[in-house]
Amino acid sequence: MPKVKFDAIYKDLKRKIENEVYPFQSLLPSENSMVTTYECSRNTIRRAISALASEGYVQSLHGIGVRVIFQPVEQAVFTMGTIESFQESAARNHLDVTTKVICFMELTADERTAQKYGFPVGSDLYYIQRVRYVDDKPLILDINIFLKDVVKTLTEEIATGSIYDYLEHTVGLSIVTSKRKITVEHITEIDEKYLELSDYNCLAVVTSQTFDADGVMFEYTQSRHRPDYFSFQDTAVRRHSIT
Amino acid sequence: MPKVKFDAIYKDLKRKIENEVYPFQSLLPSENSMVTTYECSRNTIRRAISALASEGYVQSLHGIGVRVIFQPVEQAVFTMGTIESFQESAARNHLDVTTKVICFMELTADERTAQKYGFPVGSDLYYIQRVRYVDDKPLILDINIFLKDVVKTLTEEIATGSIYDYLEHTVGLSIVTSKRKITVEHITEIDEKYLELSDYNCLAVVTSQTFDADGVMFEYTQSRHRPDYFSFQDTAVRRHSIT
DNA sequence: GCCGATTTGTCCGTATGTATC
DNA sequence: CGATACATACGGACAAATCGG
Repeated sequence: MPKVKFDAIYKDLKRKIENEVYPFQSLLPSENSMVTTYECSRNTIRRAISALASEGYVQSLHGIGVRVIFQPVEQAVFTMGTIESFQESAARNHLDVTTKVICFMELTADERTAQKYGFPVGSDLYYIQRVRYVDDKPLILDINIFLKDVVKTLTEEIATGSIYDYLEHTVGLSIVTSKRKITVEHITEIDEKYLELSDYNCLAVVTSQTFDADGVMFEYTQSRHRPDYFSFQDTAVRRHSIT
Repeated sequence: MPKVKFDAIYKDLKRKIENEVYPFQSLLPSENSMVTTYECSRNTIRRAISALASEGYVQSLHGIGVRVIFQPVEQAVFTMGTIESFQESAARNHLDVTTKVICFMELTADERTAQKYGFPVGSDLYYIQRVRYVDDKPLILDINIFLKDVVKTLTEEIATGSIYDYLEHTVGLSIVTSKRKITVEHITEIDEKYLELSDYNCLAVVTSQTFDADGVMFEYTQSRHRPDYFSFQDTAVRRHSIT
C-alpha cells in the first residue's frame, strides 16, 4: 500500500477511471468534495489530479471541473509508454518472454566511443547485445552499455534476466530520469541475422540515456524494434499560456 | 512577459541552464535560497523545478539538491517533442517551410469511419491531406480529420498555412491534451507518390488525437514521416516508489 | 556511530484570482 | 450578480535523506 497520501488518492482515482466508475467524458467530484471524502488538503487532491492529467487520464477545465478523457485502448502487442522495462511491459500484457545474450564484453571508452555514447573517455564499460523474444518471436535487438563504476558486477547470467531488477533491488540503484529518442533506421546485418524482418528494410530505434540518483548517466541503450510489433504511446498537455 | 510567478521562475531557470549559468552536473541554488532571491514561497519554487524535471532539465536529489542534467543536443533536422505544431518546430529550427494541400473534402462519418478514427457516427468532418516541405524537400504526409462542429469554417487556404494558428487565434479554441502513438508502417502508394523515399520501404507514423477544452476529441491526425528526417524525443521520470 | 545542519519531500490551512454558469 | 469550481500563491510544520564534524 502506498503510504504517500497523494499517491494513494492518485491510484484510487486511476482505478476508478479505468473501471469506469468515473466514465469517459464525465466529471470527477469537485476538488473540494474530494477534500472531505479523502480527508486531506486541496493541494494533495490537486497533486493527484495533475499526475492523472499528465498521463492523459483527465483534463482540468477552469470553472467547470475535471473531465475524464481516458478510453480503454486496443493494446498493441508491445507498447512502450512510461519508463518501464521490457520485462514490465511484457508482464503487463501477459506475454511469455525470453532473452538471449549474443554479446557480452567489457571495454574501456576510447575517444570515439566516448563521443558516440556520451561517456567520459577512459570509462570502464559493459557492452551487451541481447535479443528479446516474445512468444518465441524475436522482436527486439537490445544494445546496452553500462558504466561499470555504477552497476558494479554484471554477469552474462544477470543479463539473461532483467538487468533493471538487478540494479534496483540488488545494487540498490534508484533509477530516476531517462531521456529517449525514437528514430527509424535502415537495418544492419546484425538486425537481419537475429530478427525475422520479412520484407521490412528498416526498424524503429529507441535510444535512451538513463541517469541515476547522483545525476550521472550510467546507461546507454539502443533498442531496435521490429516494425510490426512496435508501438509507442504518449500524452502531451499544452500549457495554455498562449501569450 | 509571463505574469504567472512560477512560470516566470521556470523560464528564468530554464534560460540559465541553457546558457550554462547553471552548467551540466551542477546543483541549483537551494530552494530556500531561491525563496529569498525570487521573493516567493517555497511551493512556487518547487512548481518551477518540477516543470524543469519533467522536461529532463534537472533532477531532484533528496537531501542533496537539484542537479542539472541538461546537455545541449545536436538537433536533428526535424525533432518532435512536446505538443507543438509543424510550423512551430520548423520555426524553432529556422527552416523554410511550405505546405501543399493534395486533398480537401468534407464527409460524414459512416460506421466504418467512426470506428476507425473514434468520432461519433454521423459526425460532419473535414478530411485533409497535405504534404509538408522543408527546404523544398517533401518530408511529411499529413492526414487530418477535424470535427466540423468544433472547428467551424475551414478552407483550403487556411489548410495551406497553420491550421492550429487558425484554431487558436481565430476560432479561439484552446488546445489542451493530445494523445499520440508512434508506429512504423509499410509505405503506401500515396506515400510513394508524394514523398521522395529513396530506398526506404517504411516510414514513421505518428497518429494523434487532440481534445479541446470541453474534452471533445476534435482532431485525428496521421503524420507519415520520411525516416531520414524523423526524430522524436522524450523524457521519462520514474516515481521512486519501489514498493 | 551519533548529532546537527542542510536540503528536498509531503502535507496542511488559508487567501485571492478567474472562469463558468 | 452570486454560487461553484479550478488556478495561483503564501507560510508553516514535520519527515526523510545526506553529509560533515
